[in-house]
Amino acid sequence: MPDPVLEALERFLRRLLARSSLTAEEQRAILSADCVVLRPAAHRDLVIPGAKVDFSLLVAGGLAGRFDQMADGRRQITALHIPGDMCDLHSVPVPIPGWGITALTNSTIVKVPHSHLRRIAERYPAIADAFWRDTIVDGSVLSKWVSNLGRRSGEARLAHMYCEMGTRMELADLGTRERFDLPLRQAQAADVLGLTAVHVNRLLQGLRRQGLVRTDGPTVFVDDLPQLERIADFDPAYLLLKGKLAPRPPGT
Amino acid sequence: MPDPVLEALERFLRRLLARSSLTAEEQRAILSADCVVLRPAAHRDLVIPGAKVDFSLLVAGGLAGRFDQMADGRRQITALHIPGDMCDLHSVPVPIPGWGITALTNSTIVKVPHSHLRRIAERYPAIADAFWRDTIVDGSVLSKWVSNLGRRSGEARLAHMYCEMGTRMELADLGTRERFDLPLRQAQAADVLGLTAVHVNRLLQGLRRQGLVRTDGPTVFVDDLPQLERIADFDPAYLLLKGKLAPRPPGT
DNA sequence: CGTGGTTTTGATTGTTGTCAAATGGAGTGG
DNA sequence: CCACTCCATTTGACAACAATCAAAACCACG
Repeated sequence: MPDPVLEALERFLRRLLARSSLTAEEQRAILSADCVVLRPAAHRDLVIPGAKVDFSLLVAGGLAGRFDQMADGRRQITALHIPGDMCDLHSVPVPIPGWGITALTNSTIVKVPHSHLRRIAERYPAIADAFWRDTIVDGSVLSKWVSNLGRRSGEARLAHMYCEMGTRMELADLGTRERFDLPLRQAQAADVLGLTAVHVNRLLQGLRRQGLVRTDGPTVFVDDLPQLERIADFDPAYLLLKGKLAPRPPGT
Repeated sequence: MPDPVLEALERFLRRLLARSSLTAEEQRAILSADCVVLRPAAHRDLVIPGAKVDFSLLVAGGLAGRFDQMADGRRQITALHIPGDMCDLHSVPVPIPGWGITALTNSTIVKVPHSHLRRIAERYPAIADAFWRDTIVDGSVLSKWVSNLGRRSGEARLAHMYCEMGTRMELADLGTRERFDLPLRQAQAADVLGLTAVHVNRLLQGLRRQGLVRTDGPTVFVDDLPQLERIADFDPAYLLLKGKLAPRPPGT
């Protein structure tokens, strides 16, 4: 049985290498972290907004979300994190995040101590640079989410979420853009999209009726990716992939 | 007549120092940039989405905005930049931004070469760290904008924008939370808030009728800050100020 | 065969968008 | 000093999108 910590760190490293170059020594430094494994159930909050933290959370399995909570308790999810994503790299230099992290489904999460991340970032400038770059990717995605929420219809937002998550899954070797697991409840999708669960349900039925998307439990099948990307107005440039993605969907 | 470049760099340095510590030598390094000054008129786009850049834009006067453009031409502004803000620090490690930068009003903008920023970030790890931190502040604001757009009413969003900009202006010594200049057209505010100009107009009339806000040209007067913050559900923690802000509004 | 969570449906309300036109103010040239 | 123009703000009528409330259907699980 493989070590979940090492596997997760390897995924994280692969994510960094998609956008930065690191020597063998630097790579070893990243993999040498001494971590604790959590197995939170769905809906368990892992970081409370405003609470000081001394670790970052690395997703090893399942799905995690960053969220902001309104005074009346309603939530907005501001980022989705799939295996290999470090949720909270931000908290390394700024240890009091303004947001929370929650497990959206039963997950495996690795706690990586800040002390380790800070040490290797100081020792290896290339690692600090890779962390900075990763933060920028996060910001770029956030910026796209702002424009989605501000300027796109519910249908386009839902389609865009499927396009983005499919692309990220494919990039992380967790599926393809046309078939991937996204274990999100409709109420959680609503918290991502700034809608209500009821409306998400109706929009999803619309996409199904148009033959664009099917779902089977957590699995999403995209049957007409070009059309889905069209109604989503999706352009993956904001994921900063440097051509790491095949231009056309595989298959026909 | 003071040098606008030096003044802008000093403002930028002060912004960094609000969240990071830098030695005298590191501070001198930041101020020693060799820059070009632009004086764009309102509505002039300074960076086109997707175009490679080899400089970052530092606002010296006026107001700049980061934007994303939809296929049909509609825009969403994803960040507002006041004097002292470096719009595009992200582009130092990732020189092809997925977004554009536009002058929202007649502005003074300083072009800072990437070569300089990269050189000082490599030479002084504390500067790289300060840049990373600044990127994190940007991401934190973006994250808050996501939750505003996703989960707050138009009125709350408008109120929140005034709270945020007032706080940032006060922090940058450009005014107070109760009186500051925000030379935004209503149509531009709509692009910030994910609304239409007509609706922004109606919401603004609502805030005025409640005696919360007055405007006089570019100048915003907040007459009832506590109430404005209440309806905005505003908590400045996400600006990562470390108590740099007086807890109560000045005055009565 | 219940049970609890999730999805789906229906009816209705409310916020925000759309379209079109009127008003207002600043600058320009006659 | 007065049209005139341009742009921004304001108003009005109406349509569309999404929220709300309530209940039914579905489904996995014990």
